[in-house]
Amino acid sequence: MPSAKDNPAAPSKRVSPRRTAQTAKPAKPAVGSDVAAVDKVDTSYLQSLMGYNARRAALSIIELFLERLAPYGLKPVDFSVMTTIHHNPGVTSRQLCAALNLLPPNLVGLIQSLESRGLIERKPHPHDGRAVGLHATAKGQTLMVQAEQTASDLEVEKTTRLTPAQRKTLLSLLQKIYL
Amino acid sequence: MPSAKDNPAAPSKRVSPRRTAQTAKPAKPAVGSDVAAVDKVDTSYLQSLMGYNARRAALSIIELFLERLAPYGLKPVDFSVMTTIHHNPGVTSRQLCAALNLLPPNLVGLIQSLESRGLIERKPHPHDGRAVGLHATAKGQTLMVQAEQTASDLEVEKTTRLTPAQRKTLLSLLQKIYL
DNA sequence: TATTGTTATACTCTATAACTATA
DNA sequence: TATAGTTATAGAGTATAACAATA
Repeated sequence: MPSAKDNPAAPSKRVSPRRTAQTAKPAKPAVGSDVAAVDKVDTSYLQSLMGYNARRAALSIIELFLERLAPYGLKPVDFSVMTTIHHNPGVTSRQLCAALNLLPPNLVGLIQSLESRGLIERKPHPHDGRAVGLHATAKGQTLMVQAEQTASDLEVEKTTRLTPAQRKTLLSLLQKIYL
Repeated sequence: MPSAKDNPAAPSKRVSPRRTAQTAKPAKPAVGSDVAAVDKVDTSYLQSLMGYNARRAALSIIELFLERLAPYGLKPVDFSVMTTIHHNPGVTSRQLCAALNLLPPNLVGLIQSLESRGLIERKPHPHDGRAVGLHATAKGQTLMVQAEQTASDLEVEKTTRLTPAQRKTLLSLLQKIYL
């Protein structure tokens, strides 16, 4: 298990200490004087919406992701970019944008940061003088092997209430929405 | 179906014209000179992560949500707050924060905006002098009945590739992650 | 002392417009 | 003319600290 010390590549940027989920009130008995929602809040309609549930689930996982991946100096988008470069040596910025649904201007600083940390290298593209091929360095590859393991572990932990079959089903159904 | 004209409450804030998804290249035949990812990008690892898939699915739905709900002047969080007030008359800011995972300072401006648009009213809380009960006005109720129908329709459209049973399963599995 | 609501503010994320170098 | 990468910048979203009024 890597520590911050093992990964001097971790930048100085602090990770915001996410607030803990606010504990719900112990449900005082309602005196029934007013209307409905004095004690319990009904969110049943929102819970029928896929967008709401997908967003809440994603944020819940991302919250833990930020905490566990902080030692690697990787936030979700950094991780997505690094892992895509790791598994696709020579990939270009433009391809990353298309694959990950990012905008080119937002990728520039990110790429520069990863390069200055020694995690990736930029090499001339073999066929297109405009493009630049991105490659994970040995250091970047080592980092990502560890980071990917950490991410996978965290995900298993977050989906502990799902059976492996349900987890597979969930991934498949989500992809039917956005792919 | 309501138009912007039917809803003068819609604020002047413009809704960002979301860029259309970038079309993937028509896949030139690879000349096989370099490494892997010159043409096709492998994102199979990312697609095994729940957080990635949940986020992509959520953003995909939210993109259409922004477009369809723009005539009502409601963005996702505005909608969540309004629908919760609508279904829980008298609910307080603090309860909204707990139920929707929002931070109190970020709710202040939102509530003020909804009030100035005449969609909600703030009434003294019956039992707690510190708190303020939030209520949808007649105008707000009318707006939300329409907005909720629009949101539900859009969600059905976004989940066309899912059977009703799969849709129900997906909602249930997502809730097992964040609830 | 604890909580509700608020102000001020800072940081991050995401978006658009416009430029350059190359195809 | 179209595309890859970049620069500058604006806007939205999300976070913390600290305060007043009330419990």
